[in-house]
Amino acid sequence: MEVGKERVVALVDMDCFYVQVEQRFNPKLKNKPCVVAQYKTWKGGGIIAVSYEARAHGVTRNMWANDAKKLCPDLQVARVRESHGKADLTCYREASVEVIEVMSRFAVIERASIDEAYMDLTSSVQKRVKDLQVSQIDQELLKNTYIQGFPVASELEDLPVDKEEQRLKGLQQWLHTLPSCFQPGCSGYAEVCLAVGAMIVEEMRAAVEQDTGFRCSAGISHNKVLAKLACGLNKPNRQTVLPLGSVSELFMTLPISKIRNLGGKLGVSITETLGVENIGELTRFTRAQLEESFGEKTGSWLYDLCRGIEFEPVKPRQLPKSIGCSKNFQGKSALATKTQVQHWLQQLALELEERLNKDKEMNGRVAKLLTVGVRQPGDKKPISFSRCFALARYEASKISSDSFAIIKSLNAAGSHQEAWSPPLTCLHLSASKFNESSSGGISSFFSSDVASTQSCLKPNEEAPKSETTPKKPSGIQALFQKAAEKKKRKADESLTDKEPVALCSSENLPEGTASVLPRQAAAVSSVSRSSFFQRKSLWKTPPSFLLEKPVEEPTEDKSQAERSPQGSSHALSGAGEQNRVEIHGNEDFHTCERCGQEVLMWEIPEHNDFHYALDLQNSLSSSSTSSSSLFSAPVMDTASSSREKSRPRTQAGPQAKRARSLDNSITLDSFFKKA
DNA sequence: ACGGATCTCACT
DNA sequence: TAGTGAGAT
Repeated sequence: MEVGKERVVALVDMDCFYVQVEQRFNPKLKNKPCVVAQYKTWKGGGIIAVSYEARAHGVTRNMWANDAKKLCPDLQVARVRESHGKADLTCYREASVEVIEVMSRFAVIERASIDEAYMDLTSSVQKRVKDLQVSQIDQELLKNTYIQGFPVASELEDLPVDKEEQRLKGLQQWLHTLPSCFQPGCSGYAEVCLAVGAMIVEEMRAAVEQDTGFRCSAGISHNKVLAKLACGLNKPNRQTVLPLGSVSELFMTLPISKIRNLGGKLGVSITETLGVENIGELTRFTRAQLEESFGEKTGSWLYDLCRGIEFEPVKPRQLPKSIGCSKNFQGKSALATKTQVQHWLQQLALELEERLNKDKEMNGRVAKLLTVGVRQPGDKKPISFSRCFALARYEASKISSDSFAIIKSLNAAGSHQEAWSPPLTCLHLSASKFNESSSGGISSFFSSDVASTQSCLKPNEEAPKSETTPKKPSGIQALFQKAAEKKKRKADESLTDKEPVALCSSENLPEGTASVLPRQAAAVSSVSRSSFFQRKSLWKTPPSFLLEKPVEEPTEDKSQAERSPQGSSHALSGAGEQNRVEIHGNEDFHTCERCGQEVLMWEIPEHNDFHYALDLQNSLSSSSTSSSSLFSAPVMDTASSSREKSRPRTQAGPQAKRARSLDNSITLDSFFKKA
């Protein structure tokens, strides 16, 4: 079996997403040169998204709206909403959720950013290929699909000038190269899989547009890097298949910086160190040479990558792992008094509180850590200083006062002065380290009466097999909201916590203070646990992928399969079917095609219910680590055991870690009262 | 005085 | 761990 062709991976990227959101909101903006800008007073505001019509005039991101107007006098400028005195991206996040919900009907997805998602289509494709006729791979089902590298240049005939004509010719040419029998392992099987993957993506993109009104582009290939690259080749509103066979020609002239993760310093250093410009030129070097220059992991990653091979798994995760907000204060507006600092911390905290509460309702989780960052003038880095503390409650005034306490020591003016110096040019608050919460989200969804209304739950309804996307009854929305409202009412019982728990060591605290008390965070979470168990009765099988285990194959040789720049895992990972390795030596397990987890046979129905509910509620995964999981059923064990194999296990379990860190905590409260 | 506001992940 | 740095959008 050829290497590097085991998976079918797609990347879907919304076209100028913020612009589309504004255009849907205000249809007069459709089909016009249009940008989204934030703020207005300084040069008309900074542009953060540009429609394709505007791009034709040379308008780009990071341009001032006033400057863009000079290039394109007809330019329509939509403004980012402002609340709490800062840009508020809420509506784009919400639109993103809509999109992700639709995409999740087709595959397990990894949210890569607000407007991008990866998906591993391997198992869906294999299933479809099983009883597939040649005739079922039809150009009519690939109407928006380009095949990179096709049509092949010919001396005899001229290429069509019309782009669509050329696309079609390339597609036809490629389809003719496909074999007529689809046996795994047969020559051309990998390409058949790509074709079927592209068909699925066509359907998915059509569904996204139908259900949300948003258009997107996509790349379909065998790994994330190639899928991402392919996606950019025919934008907007089109998709591109990148077969491995087309890689060498493409890479021959592709600048290194075009590859994901090589757009920065590493890319430059490759060019400088090896004197190469294009990614394909790296094939001239041995693995050992590359490892010598860039380290074992990165070197090895590059060696494979320049041949079109890469193994980073698509991680089943729809939710952000952190929720944060920040604001810059440039130049004269830099914060130079204590009052100003407190005021803006409060504004940021207010936004954060709102977003965290919403997150708790929707996703049934609570953040446990709050990080505060600041920047001072002259600093190159965007955040010149950051400290964190335990987040016990979602309460803006407390978040802001704790935040103030923890950055107080940066004020050279001293704590008695009203002045703050050096002034702050940026404030940043970010919440992370999520745990499942006992109320809200999934659990209360299921404890509510609507949940047991089985009539509208069709657990076994799978991703649409073909043609039109099955429109869910609109009642689902209502169902959703009803559940959400219930949650709201219940919400408060969850976090009745007590003291704040600082996670920083005492020397990090401002002006020698603070008593060190071991805190009850552990107790808090165990409370949540038991109450959760009391109400959650519907499932025996826990949603294992709440644990965020990457879809990885428990390979033998995992030790050398490590990581390289930006989380590119070199693990020989397979998705879907390849996960079906017997790691329990027990035939009672089945691999769920939605989440890749091992599920006990007799618990499959519940597991499917679970997926259905998750899709409904868009609360797929929570970012909690396995340590904090509420669940302890077999699937859970499977998850952790297979993960164990993929990592050199050394330290004590995360459980122990967390406990330890919380033990060393301090209360900011006591400190604050004095100060 | 402007690439703003958010993200994720690796390293130590 | 917590904190920093890099990379991306």
